[in-house]
Amino acid sequence: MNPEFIHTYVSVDCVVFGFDYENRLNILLVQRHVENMPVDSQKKLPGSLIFSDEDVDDAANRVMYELTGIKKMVLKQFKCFADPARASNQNDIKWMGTEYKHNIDRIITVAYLALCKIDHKINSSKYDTVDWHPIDKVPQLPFDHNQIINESLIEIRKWMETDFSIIFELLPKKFTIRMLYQLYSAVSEKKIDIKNFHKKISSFNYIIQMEEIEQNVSHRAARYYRFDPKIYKKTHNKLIK
Amino acid sequence: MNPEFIHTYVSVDCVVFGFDYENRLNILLVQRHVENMPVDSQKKLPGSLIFSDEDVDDAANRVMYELTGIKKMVLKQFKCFADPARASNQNDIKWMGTEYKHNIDRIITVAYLALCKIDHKINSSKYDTVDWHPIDKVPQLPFDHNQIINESLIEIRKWMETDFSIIFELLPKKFTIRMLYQLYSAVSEKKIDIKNFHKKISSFNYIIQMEEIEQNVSHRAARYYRFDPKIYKKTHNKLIK
DNA sequence: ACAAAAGTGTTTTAGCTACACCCATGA
DNA sequence: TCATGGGTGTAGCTAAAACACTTTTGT
Repeated sequence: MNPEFIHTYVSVDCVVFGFDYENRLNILLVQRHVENMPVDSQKKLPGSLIFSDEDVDDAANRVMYELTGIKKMVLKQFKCFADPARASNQNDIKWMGTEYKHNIDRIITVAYLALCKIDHKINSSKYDTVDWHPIDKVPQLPFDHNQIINESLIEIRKWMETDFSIIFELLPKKFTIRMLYQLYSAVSEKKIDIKNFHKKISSFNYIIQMEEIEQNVSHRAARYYRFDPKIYKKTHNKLIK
Repeated sequence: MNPEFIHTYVSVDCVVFGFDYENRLNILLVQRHVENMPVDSQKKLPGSLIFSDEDVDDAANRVMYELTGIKKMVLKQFKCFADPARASNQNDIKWMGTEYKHNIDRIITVAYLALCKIDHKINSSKYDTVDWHPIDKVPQLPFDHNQIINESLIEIRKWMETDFSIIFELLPKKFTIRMLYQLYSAVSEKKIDIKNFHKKISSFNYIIQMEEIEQNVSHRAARYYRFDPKIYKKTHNKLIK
């Protein structure tokens, strides 16, 4: 055996996006337990080592199921993080020791994007604390998790540009065009005129007008729409460039 | 230690693209040596296990240097392949044994795209045989290398769409607009009218007209152009969608 | 003269932008 | 009646598509 080659553990980490009622992107963080550390600083991205007979995609799906109780989530691998120093912090090494019962010196991780409707019930079998955090209020996290989140933002933007339909994974089943607009603006950071956005969106055949309209708003009530994935797939528009 | 977690080797594999004089995309394959196997079936993607103190990007750069002698190549990580069965073929296990002097049962790999001018001199310090293969004539390869190549094609297309300038990595310093058109067509598989393509390309300020024109062609000689990366960066056009 | 491709110009089409206008609702 | 946002219509601009036309060179 050649000792200079890496022989390591591999994990997956998931950046789970949600869109809250104040029009902010949020991500899911979980609590980790390390002795003698203030609770505040112990948030992390949900993740896990992968099993010896497991593919990374399967591991990511398992992490999402253990995290939320949801079986089929929209997931996308986006980058492998393998800086040799990414797991060299003493607290991180200590935590890996208690979590995985082993002395681990190096670990590489494969990062995934995941999308979740923020009103979906989170039913975690693994974590006692799972919380949404607005993207601009994410605390300092262990390992390179802050860097992973930063890069995930660029990635979700690209993803939406290549496949507009993923945006509906973050919205409720029925939504107003204003909600869609706010979400689009939060992700793409492009400024589009909302009137033109409205016109464009409502011209798409896969955006279905519903009977229902908003209640108790102090202005003209907006109509609800829904997304029809079948019609979208048939004509898979490139969309809103 | 929990034996159910993966503890594995990690490699990088590079899909190196070139564009030949018959307007075909090519990729670089190397020869591997396995006892009792016909030479023909022993091509593979260039790659290597990563070292214990090495990041994956560094490993990919090292592989490219050992492969070509070129220090700075345009490289892009695109996917981690980790199917538990990807290294279960007996020949592959045997080869890993002789190459890395170790019994390896599982290995995950991080795949990279690389771009190379096909007329660049290949000066490999590691491989005795390094050859270009037209993309539609790639033989059956070990591991999941054929699958990696298939996915790399989708990836290079996306890459060109998000950053048009990478196309010039595959062309000589001076090129005709026809050459650029042929390459663009080979990658994107979109059909654009060459006249309009010509007009559009020559309108870009980062495409610089040269004095020189083609010699000895049996029709009107085309002008040579060159790409100016500085001007491109200043105005980084989104480009040809 | 002809073939073949370079290179330019012109017309049409489609999509985006800006903005005006009317509608519905609560306060 | 006013403020706020929903929703529609239209005119103008610009980029892209279609295609005709001229130029250059070798045979």
